[in-house]
Amino acid sequence: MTPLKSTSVTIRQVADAAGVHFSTVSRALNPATRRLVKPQLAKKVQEAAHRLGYHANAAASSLRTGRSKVVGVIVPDLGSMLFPPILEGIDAEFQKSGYMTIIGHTANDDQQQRRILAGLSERQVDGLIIATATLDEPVTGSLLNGRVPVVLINRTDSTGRTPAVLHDDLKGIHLAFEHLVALGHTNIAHLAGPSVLSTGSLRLRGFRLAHQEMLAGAKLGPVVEAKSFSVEAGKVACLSLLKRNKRVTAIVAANDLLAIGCYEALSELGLKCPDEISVTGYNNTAFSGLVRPALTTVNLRLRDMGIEAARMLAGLMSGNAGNADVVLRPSLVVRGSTAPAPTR
Amino acid sequence: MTPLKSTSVTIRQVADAAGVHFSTVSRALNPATRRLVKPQLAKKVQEAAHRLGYHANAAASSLRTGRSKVVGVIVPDLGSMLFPPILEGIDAEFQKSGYMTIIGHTANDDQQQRRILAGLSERQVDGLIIATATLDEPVTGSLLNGRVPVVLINRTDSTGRTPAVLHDDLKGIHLAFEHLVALGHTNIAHLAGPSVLSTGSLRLRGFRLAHQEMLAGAKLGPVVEAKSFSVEAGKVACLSLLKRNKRVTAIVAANDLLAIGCYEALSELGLKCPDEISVTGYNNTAFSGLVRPALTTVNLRLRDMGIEAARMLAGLMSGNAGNADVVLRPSLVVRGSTAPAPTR
DNA sequence: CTGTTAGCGCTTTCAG
DNA sequence: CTGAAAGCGCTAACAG
Repeated sequence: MTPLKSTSVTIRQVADAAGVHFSTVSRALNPATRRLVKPQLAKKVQEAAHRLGYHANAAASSLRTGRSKVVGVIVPDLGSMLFPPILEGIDAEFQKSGYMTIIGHTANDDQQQRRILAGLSERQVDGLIIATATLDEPVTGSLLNGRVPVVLINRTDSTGRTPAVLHDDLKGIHLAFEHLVALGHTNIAHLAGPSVLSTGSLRLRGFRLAHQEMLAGAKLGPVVEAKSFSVEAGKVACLSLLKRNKRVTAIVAANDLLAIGCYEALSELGLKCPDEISVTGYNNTAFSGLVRPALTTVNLRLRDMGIEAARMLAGLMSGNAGNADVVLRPSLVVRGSTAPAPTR
Repeated sequence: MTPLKSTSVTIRQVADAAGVHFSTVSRALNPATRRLVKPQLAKKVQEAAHRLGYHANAAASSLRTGRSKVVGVIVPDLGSMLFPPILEGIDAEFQKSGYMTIIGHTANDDQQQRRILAGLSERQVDGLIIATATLDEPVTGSLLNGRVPVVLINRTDSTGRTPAVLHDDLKGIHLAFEHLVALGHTNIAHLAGPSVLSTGSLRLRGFRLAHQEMLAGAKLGPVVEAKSFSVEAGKVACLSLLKRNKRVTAIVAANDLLAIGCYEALSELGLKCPDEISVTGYNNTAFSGLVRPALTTVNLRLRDMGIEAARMLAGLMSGNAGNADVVLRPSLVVRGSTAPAPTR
């Protein structure tokens, strides 16, 4: 009773053009059912479809099948330069299976995250990749009533119940620490990330373990926790760290932005990096080779993380169990921000 | 005949729970039609909906209304740090009207772009924001048969027929040039971007105009075109530029990545920036304050560009004409990469 | 103001 | 192998 848009060509028009019933067209056009139709006819239908410029109406097929061929991706923000490579990986992988992604930015705002989830839920996303997990709030439960498979990426929550694609943060910090120890540092501090994030908390643990293992005699180096993973918070934390710990010769920062914050703090205090104090970052984000001194940092396989998450989600969506995480191996990129410990 | 997912609650169940007809539920739940229903009943319906955890099935309503509440955004890549703020702006603005965005990365690949357009088209996007326009290939024509409104962002094509949100590139280059002239430079070169992009081509034109206007006596400074907007291409182009033009004391680069390429070239040639050669960038991307020397660059209102594009598209989707572009005003951010011309 | 009804375009069972 | 028919959940005439 309400013809809104007769603008686009439908399956029926293709059927007419090809002289077959429209359900034959449906079968011929869907790769999964094509084998049910005589090859000859199938070809004719495809030609007609092409000629008329037909392309499927996803809304209709979603409604019918209950699957949208869209997945949601939730990130805390895009500006940190951590997510672009991840998103490219996700997209690249999903393209193979015809999925597209809707990206939601939460800006670390819970309210916002709820709105985004609601929007994704209405749009019947077939799956969800979430990069905003926190330790204090388990992610699974409420989420879309468990209707939709979820994979966590980069961070995990405290339950560990939701399958995740992560890096081995203990290992990553170990690499950085080891590098500093090899350079002769014995007074190494940690500029930690927020402890409510698994990344922040694990890297701190990694620091403790590494210290214990490699600097067994010495007492644990000083640790200060930044309020957030940002340059500004890193600067503030680093200043307070150095004010109270004059003998520190190296700082292991929990991420690149915090490391840049260290640069700013050092320059404000008139300390030279790396001559007086070495700094390591984490993530190897795009700018880390461009800053001066170029940042020695832990490299993460960000794009691969996206690819793995997409694969894992694809698995879940097709019924896999999802009781294994993927843990990628980080590596160390040595650049100019680390140098031998100054002899005093 | 095929009950696939009775998992989610529908309008009918809400109707039963509230003791009304399902079409009343539809009206009560849709803000646009809510005024058609007695407030009391509307409330009851909303409560029932909430209680049952109802939320709309977008596929069904898309199918019915012909509108998906999804827009597509096409970007050349995410890694350049230019697009994250733009995307955030777009999302922030669209959130107000309940739209979500599907982002497609083309990686500057035409084939890929076509695939993305097809995917977006199937998904019945209500509009399109395109950041991949080139001068040599008009964007409008073929695009989704003109079924869907399009706005261009950051770059435009040669026809100028599609409404666009841009910055005044002539003005931006003028600012940079003016700054250099004020510092006493008279031998200013331009490291141009690809001439097939409107940004590359307009900034070159801006350079010529500024030169003509401010350095009327002197002959036009040397110009070299980089193969792409990338650090590597910038380095290559800058090396060739300086090899042939020993007297250059300042370089206006067409974007920040090219400027970083200049840094690398200069350091390879043993030239000091800014003491011997000043460099200006363009875009004020996130890293430009972090590199050393910190980059003097032209600041673009990237987030605002996203917001404006979203507004413009919203206008087009609701039937506006769209015969005006939005042109934002750039500004100059002076940092450490520019200094007075060396006296010889 | 509310109920009735038709149908958006597609997939999939069921018959032939 | 192909045609017929039903219906996914919703909106929007239309009739009361």
